[in-house]
Order: sequence, then structure tokens, then C-alpha cells
Amino acid sequence: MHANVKQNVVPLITPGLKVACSQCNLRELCLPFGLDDHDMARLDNLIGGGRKVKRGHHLYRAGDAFESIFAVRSGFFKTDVLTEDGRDQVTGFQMAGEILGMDGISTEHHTCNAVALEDSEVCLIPFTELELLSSEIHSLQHHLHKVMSREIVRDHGVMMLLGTMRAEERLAAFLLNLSQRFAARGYSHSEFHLRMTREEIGSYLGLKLETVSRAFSRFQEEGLISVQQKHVRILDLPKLKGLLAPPDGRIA
Amino acid sequence: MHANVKQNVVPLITPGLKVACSQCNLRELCLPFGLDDHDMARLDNLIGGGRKVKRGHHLYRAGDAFESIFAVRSGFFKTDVLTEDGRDQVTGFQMAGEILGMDGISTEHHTCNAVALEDSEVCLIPFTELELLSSEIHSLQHHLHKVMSREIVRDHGVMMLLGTMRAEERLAAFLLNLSQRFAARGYSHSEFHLRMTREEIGSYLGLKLETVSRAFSRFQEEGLISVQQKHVRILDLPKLKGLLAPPDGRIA
DNA sequence: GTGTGGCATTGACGCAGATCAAAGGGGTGC
DNA sequence: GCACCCCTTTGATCTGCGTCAATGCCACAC
Repeated sequence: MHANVKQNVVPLITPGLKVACSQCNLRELCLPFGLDDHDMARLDNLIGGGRKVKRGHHLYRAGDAFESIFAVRSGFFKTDVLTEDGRDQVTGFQMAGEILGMDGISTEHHTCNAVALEDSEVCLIPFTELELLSSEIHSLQHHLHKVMSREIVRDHGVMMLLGTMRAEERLAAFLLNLSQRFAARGYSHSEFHLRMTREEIGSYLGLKLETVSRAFSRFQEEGLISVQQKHVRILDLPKLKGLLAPPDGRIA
Repeated sequence: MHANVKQNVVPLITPGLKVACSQCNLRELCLPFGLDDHDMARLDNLIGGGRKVKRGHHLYRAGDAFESIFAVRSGFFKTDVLTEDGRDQVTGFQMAGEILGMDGISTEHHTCNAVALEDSEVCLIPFTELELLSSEIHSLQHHLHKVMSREIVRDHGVMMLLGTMRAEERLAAFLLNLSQRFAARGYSHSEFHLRMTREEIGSYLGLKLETVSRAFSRFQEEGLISVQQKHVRILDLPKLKGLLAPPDGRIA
């Protein structure tokens, strides 16, 4: 079933791509967060270099042996899981500064697929060596734990979304989440380009692509956003946030 | 909003409850997995003792300062998150040998509630000290990472369930999951007592309690299980598993 | 520039599960 | 041991989203 594992993965490590963490403008979002110069240099030293992943190609596939986690340097990824019966579920979208691949630690094999949604670059962080270093640098160890914990908390948020929200609430939550993450990276919080298709959004949100499309159209009719294909502009942030409150609007 | 944080938490640590990991029949499922006698003794040494949590009481609440993770020694817990607008979502059920509280690492505060569904006992594992020890014992460090990663993978499974499955599939997956976990603990895989209400099952599965009840009844009509209130017996395991395959039964 | 195929939009219709409602049963607490 | 309340079951109806279908648009390759 996984005979073709890795076929699409660019196997080359391209040291020329390597950018020192200390020079990286994502260091405040990424793994080096909180390290002093000395420790950051040690982390730099173990990071194996960069890897380019072209749009549509896999960074890793479910079943691949787990060796490294990855930090997104640039670009955009999705992760998805699929069952033997062919259903698949997008479990997340990752942008610059975010960490990919932690699903693989538990079984020594990746349990989901990571696919680049645009031409992207990642830093490759060999996990065994990261553990070794993190046992020497306490703040690195703690930050790694925080990153993993954050992933768990994020997943709980998605479970809440999938378990309790209606279609328009889900899409509003999704847009607000993207907006906030773009803003954290210095991009506009009100205007951005969706890297994923309606179908991928729908898979992530537990909706069909038509429902996503209709919700976009409805938001536009109501003046909350303007949307043209993959270009989105948020016009009325407060009202969009208001969609997350339930109709009865009870006081907590 | 969290003025009453901890009001229900039994603040006592009861050292009399302490059972050495080496004496615990859950050690193969729990954190000490893979440790040799010497290292297990060191882990024992940091575990702060046990805590009893009576049915219906909180082990911790969203907002509580994070200090420890917990290993369930006996009993049964649920974790849930709630939004400011009053919706809540059960994010998991935890039984003996499973670890609770890792959601709190990322923000230093717990982000969900943990409630005992029956009178229970947990081991209290101070996290700072665990990090310290795990930087000295590599296999402990690695196993901790595996436990966290397993939680991430488990959450992906729930996302898959919530995003793609229909009501009866969800309930079948839930029952099979429970069955397998009971079996791993030496209990019957075919007959067990549900500790949670239909409403809690529904919340976990993204369904209303009536839908859960109807699905139970349907399974019983079809001879897959027998169910009387909280007592469940699985009568036709293969057929129950078969429910997880989609109707079209396509070949992967 | 032009062709092509994937992606998006929109409409009509159906259904799975939510909602509303009512009654019965059993476990829990006193 | 008893009573009460919560939990569960079951029915009737409603509705949000899925499904099916057709058309249109845009990005990209050549």
C-alpha cells in the first residue's frame, strides 16, 4: 500500500539553503524562541539544512520512517490523514515558523501526509539530535514541550469546531484564525490569499466544498468579507467575530 | 469567570496512596515504560504521591495554573473544553495508565477541565521535575515525547471521526476504541460498563444524546451489541468493525 | 494567444441528524 | 429502604447540509 512512499519527496538536502536561526526573522515564532545566542548557535549546528518542496509535492507521507521534525521557513503546507477506506481529513494548515511532523514521534513513523500548497522551504531538524541537545539546554527542552502541547491545544480547538459549530461559524473561525496568524507574521490581517482549495477548507472544517463556497458567498452578500476566488478581504471584523457567538447570546 | 477555580479540587496529597511505579501493574502502559529498575526508582522518587478524586469532581479546571501532569491509577475521567458562549466539547475519556494534563504545558495554565466519571485515583507528576529528570534519563525523555505525540495522533483520529463519519460509524468507532483499551488493561473486550452518559458520548462524537441513544438501539436491533443502560456487550465484533468501512466498499 | 482542465459558483432536491416532546426506569443519596 | 431526579428511550417533525447537476471562470501550459 505504501510501495510508493517517498517517491515524491525531494531527497536532497541543500545546505546552501541553510539560514542560521539567529538570522531568521521567524525565530520568535519557531523552535529557537527564548534561546540565548550561544544556545541558538548550538541549535543551528544540528539543523541539517533546508529542503525545498515544490507545490503539490509531499514533505513526508503517512508510513514514512520518522527521523526529523520540520520548521516551515517559507510557504504553506497542509497535513492530512486518510483511512484505508479512502476517506481523508485535512488536520491542519501550517505556515512559516510552524513545526511539522510531531505526529511521527509516537510510532517512529509518520501518521499523516504533509503536502506543500505552494513552493516552500523547510528546516530539517533531526529529532534524536534535538532530544540530545534539549537534554542539555533546559529552555529548549521546555520550549519543545510547549510546541507539542500547543499542537494538542490547537487540536482540541478543531475538535470543538467540528463537534459543536455550524457551517458559517466554522468558516468564520477559520478565517479569523488565518487572519490572526498572518498578522503575527507581519502580513495584513484583513487581506490575504488562500493557498488551499474549497475542498481542502471543507475537509478541514468537516464540510463539503459546496457548503464552503455558499458560506463564502453569504459572507460576501452580508458585507462581512469580499472574496474573489482565493483572494479574501475581511471588511467587518467585529461582525465576523460576532458569528462565533451563538444566536441566543447568553451571558457566560 | 474563574473565581471558583479549584474549589472542587481535593487539595490534599495523600502519600499513603503512593504506590511505587515498580509495583504498579500499569507500568507497561504508563510513563515508566521502558525504564530499568534504577531509573524507575528515580521516577518514583519525584512522583508526588496520589490523589483521590471523587466521581463528579474536577481533577483540574481550565484556567488552573499548570504544575503537574497526572497518570490515572484507577477510575475514569473525561476532559472537556468550553467556549465563552457556553458550548462544551468532550475531548477525551481517560482510563488507567493514561496521562492527563499535557494541554497545560503550552500556556502554563490548563485549557480544559478534567472530571472524574467515577471515584478515581491519580499519580501526581510535577512537570518541572519531570523535565529535569528526563534530561538525565534519555529513555524517559523519549517516552514522554512519545506520549505527547500519541495524544496528537489520537486527536487526529478524533478529527477524522468528527469530520468524515456518520453517526453510526462514530459510535461503532467509539465502542471499538473502548473495547480495545479495556482489553489492553486485562478486562473483557466484549463486555464493559460505560462510565459516561449518552450526552457525554454525544459531545465527544459531535452528536446529540438522542442520536446516540437511537444508534445504540439500532445496533441492538441488528444484533451487533446488547445494551442496557450503561452495560454494553459486543455480540458481533466483525460486523461492528465492518460498519467503519464505507457503503461503497472501494478497494484502496 | 489560445486551449484545457481544475476549481468555483449556484440551483434543486433529499436525507441524516437536530429539535421538540413525553414517558418510563434505575441509580444515587439521604 | 425509599424517594427523587437524572438519565434514557422513543416518536414526530423540522432543517442544515449533503448530494447531484450544470455552468462559468481562471490559471497555466504550450
